[in-house]
Amino acid sequence: MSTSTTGLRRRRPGCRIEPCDGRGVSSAVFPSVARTIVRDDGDAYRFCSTCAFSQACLSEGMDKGALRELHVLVEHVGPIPAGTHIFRAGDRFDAIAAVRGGTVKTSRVDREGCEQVLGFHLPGEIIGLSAIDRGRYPCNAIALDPVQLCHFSFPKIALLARRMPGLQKKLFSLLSRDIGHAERMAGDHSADERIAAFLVDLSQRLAARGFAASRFQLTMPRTDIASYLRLAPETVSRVLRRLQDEGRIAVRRREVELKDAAGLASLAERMLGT
Amino acid sequence: MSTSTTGLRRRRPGCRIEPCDGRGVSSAVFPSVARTIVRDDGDAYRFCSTCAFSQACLSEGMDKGALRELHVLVEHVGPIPAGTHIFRAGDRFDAIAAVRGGTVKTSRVDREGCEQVLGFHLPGEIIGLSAIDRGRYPCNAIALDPVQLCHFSFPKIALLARRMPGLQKKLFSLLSRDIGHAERMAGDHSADERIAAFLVDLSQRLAARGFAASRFQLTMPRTDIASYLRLAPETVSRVLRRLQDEGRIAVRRREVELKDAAGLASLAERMLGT
DNA sequence: ATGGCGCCTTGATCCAGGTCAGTGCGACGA
DNA sequence: TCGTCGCACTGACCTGGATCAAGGCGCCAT
Repeated sequence: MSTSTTGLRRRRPGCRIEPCDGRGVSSAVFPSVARTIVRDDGDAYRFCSTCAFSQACLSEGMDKGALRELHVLVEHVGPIPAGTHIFRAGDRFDAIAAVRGGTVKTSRVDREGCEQVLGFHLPGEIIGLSAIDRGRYPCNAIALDPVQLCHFSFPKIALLARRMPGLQKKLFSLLSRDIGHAERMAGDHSADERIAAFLVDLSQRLAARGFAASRFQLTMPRTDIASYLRLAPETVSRVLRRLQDEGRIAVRRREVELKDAAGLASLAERMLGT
Repeated sequence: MSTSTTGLRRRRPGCRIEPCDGRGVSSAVFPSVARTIVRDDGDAYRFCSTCAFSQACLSEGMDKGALRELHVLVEHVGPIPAGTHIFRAGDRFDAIAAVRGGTVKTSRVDREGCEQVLGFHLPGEIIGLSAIDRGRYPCNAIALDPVQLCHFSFPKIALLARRMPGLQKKLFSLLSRDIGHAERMAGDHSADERIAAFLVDLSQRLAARGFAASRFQLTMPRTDIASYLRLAPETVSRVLRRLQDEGRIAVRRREVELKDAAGLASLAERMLGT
């Protein structure tokens, strides 16, 4: 065939979404695994232990005054109910935010209404950095469960970064890290590699924040995982099933247990790098 | 079937590469279109007109002294022959560089020797930003043709950025922009969309630097384009052929002419965004 | 308890693009 | 002028994962 009208069918028409109606609030808690990921040990006087910025500054031996200044410009927000937009594509960019509790999904919706999930952000991670360039958020950020945030005015934190080398370095690092993440997602990988990498990456990030690494709750529906990994939801189901049949994981609905972390890691290696 | 040994065949085994032998130097010049893209109007006393940094600083009304300081830390390098590694994955990160002339390809090579092209960098564009996070370059940078660079010591430019808000802002922006680029590459797009977007994007970037937008020379082989777009080289050939049959472009070897920029742009729109 | 509603899963089928196998063709050296 | 070498192109065929079409199965409201 190879007619001149080949291809160009809209990709993933199934991922069409309507304007968010705010539903989908989770209330049940799975026995033994908290449904909402919370790491909220900060308050008006102390940083959360996982805060990307406090680490940066403390490790650089910043003086107390500077640290206080950083802390002063933090604005605690939340809890934000599941399904709520934290920001929308096109909104004017004025602040970045650290997730303090819960999970935030960032996504882009193209003209045809097809949603592309860009990332899932756990406690301690930063959202909004990709908006710096254009001065507007290029994507939506949506709470997947009740979310708590620390807002940082970007002009203010950038100004403070001029006096705090550690903070400036941290900002550069965070931005640079996000480039690496997006480049890994852009790689050419099989469904198996993508799913294994997704599970291993989640597990490592949870572990880094002090959560259980081998048994956790997925806070997002299969459709979001599929969109994030550029797969069909059916493929996600099938691969998870196969990984389970192979004894590498146990999945039941949204609960996951990694049973062969080494095997998964070797599957994921091409994608995550060494 | 769906046996447990499904999938996981190495992807794109054809893209296996050997350690670069430095060959492939281009010498012939296509009539009417320069083969090597050069925009080298800077010297020891003036910035190149396309330099990302000089723009940032001038537009912010930086004082002459600060501008001179930035200029002082620039180190002009080159010409670097085609095929030469500018840096290698794993090298210690100490500097970023602005392309002054020629084209630089960045790529990752996985354990199996499969090369993944991450980007092509034209005059005025910056390479090395993704290395900030880990302190080592995560990818290779290779000259596709004779290349001239401006090196900037990263510690020094970061230090200077503390006193030059415009420079700091520019660095944040450049990093943020690269996130956006990588996210677009990671999207789920058809071969047609990818190729159209590649051509349109190249054309726009060339135009932004003062080169002809509708007729230009591809400085990279089809295999590199394919790897960059996550396609097989054969698919690149076929799609280019079809676009030509449809009257949207004219291609002959590495020379390209965009004949229906609007049509291409609409094909590319889902990928490049509005 | 029971019916409805989302999500998830499973099976059957399809197709865009990858893979394989040659065939041009321009550049360069002898 | 001819040979050779590497990239580019083309056709035939294959396959991973998408799509289509039903079911399950929690979870909630009545």
